[in-house]
Amino acid sequence: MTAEIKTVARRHLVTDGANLSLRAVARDMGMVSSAVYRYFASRDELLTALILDAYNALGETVEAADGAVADRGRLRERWLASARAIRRWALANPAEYALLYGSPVPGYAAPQDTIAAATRTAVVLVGILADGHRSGTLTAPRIALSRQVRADLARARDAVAPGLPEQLMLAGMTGWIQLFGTVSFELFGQFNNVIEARDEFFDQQMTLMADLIGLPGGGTR
Amino acid sequence: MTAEIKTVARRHLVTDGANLSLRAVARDMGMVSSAVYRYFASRDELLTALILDAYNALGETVEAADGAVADRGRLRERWLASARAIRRWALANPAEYALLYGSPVPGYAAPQDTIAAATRTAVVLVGILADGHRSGTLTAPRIALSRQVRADLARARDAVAPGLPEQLMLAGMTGWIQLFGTVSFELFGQFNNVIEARDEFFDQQMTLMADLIGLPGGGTR
DNA sequence: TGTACATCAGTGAACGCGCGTTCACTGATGTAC
DNA sequence: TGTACATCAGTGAACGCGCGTTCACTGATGTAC
Repeated sequence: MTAEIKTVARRHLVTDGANLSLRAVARDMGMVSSAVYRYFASRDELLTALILDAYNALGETVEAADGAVADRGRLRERWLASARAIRRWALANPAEYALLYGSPVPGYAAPQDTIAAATRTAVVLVGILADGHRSGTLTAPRIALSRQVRADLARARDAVAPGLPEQLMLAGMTGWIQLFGTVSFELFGQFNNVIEARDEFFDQQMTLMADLIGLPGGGTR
Repeated sequence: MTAEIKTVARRHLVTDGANLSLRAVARDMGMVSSAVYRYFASRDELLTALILDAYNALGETVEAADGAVADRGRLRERWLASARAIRRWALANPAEYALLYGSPVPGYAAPQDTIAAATRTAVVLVGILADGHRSGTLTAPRIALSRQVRADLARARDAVAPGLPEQLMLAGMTGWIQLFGTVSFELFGQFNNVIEARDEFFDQQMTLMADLIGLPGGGTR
């Protein structure tokens, strides 16, 4: 069924990247290539399904990692657990990570459905900040914001965590960028011959961001 | 000659991404596909040449941007000018940027030559920190480092800016990651429907990093 | 000034391959009476 | 219990295309004598 096709396709992503071949997938399943069309209307539709699954798999992973921290007040712990979960997932599924966060696939336009799934991960991270703001343990850092940036942040904020100060939203985005920036650099080879202690380096970066955001619980502060 | 082939190939990168077709390039030049082999031994060699050129073009751009700041003591200005130059180049050459900093090309292994060219950009950034350290205007931030991370940083540092404290090296890498993380997010579509004021947002992020590094000259501090 | 030769950029045909997609079909399975 | 029919997953051939790479070649240009 469609699940098995996707499993095989995922395996092919590893070697072929985004130029995934429908025929190769069919071949691997011992099917004739036209048989795949009973389950997916086109190659693009298969690719979309894979992207959607990947966003959801990552989202679930992060939700689980954050949710596993019993004491919801331990914000820093939650942030670090989420960050580590993202990195772990990315290292375990590099091809799917590249599909989501790497170069855009030439000629492929993501349909609307994928966008909702894409936000799942960010929602978890913002949720941590929102909890901190609500309970008063997290105060917004002093950052001067331009009018336009403030408007962007407010719009993004309203969809996810109404009431959160724009400065916290900005700090959260900074952490979000640093998180995926570090993972992408590691996966896409920018750390080769430079950083060997990658687990420690990642934790180091995330701690620095936790400090910048002001998440309570850091010994360094 | 080979320069014209590369120019046409660069144009093709925009639409085809990394699955650049040698035949298509030849066609566009009004040549027969086999003629290209007089100039490049294989498709991979052409790709390598493009990557090398791109690293060098970016490197030159950044060197020029940093060098254009007459007062070498204005570290923050130099950092921001370099960062903006990188982003401007990336926006002007998105396909080449993706080739350098996006998902690895399936089946392509970068030869040794590209590695040297790749560091050019980082060298400029570290150079700014090194100048600040030498003149005493930049002091290392207080950051606790694990033994392994410190070793990685020391090794990277020794090749570029001997004597620079590991903490400054780390802060520099954090800024480096944030810089490319922000550009990649913008180019790879992660800001779609979220950040509209991209110039301002980028400057905002870079200012935040300049603060984190401790570059003198920030009004916010 | 004129001939003989070497160089070498570019040609054209071919090899062997892979691709996405369409379409009429087979043949097993399940359902209705 | 047995026949008739519908469903539908998967087949196989075909269309028209593109690809990287090899190889013997043409024919213009430049050089040597």
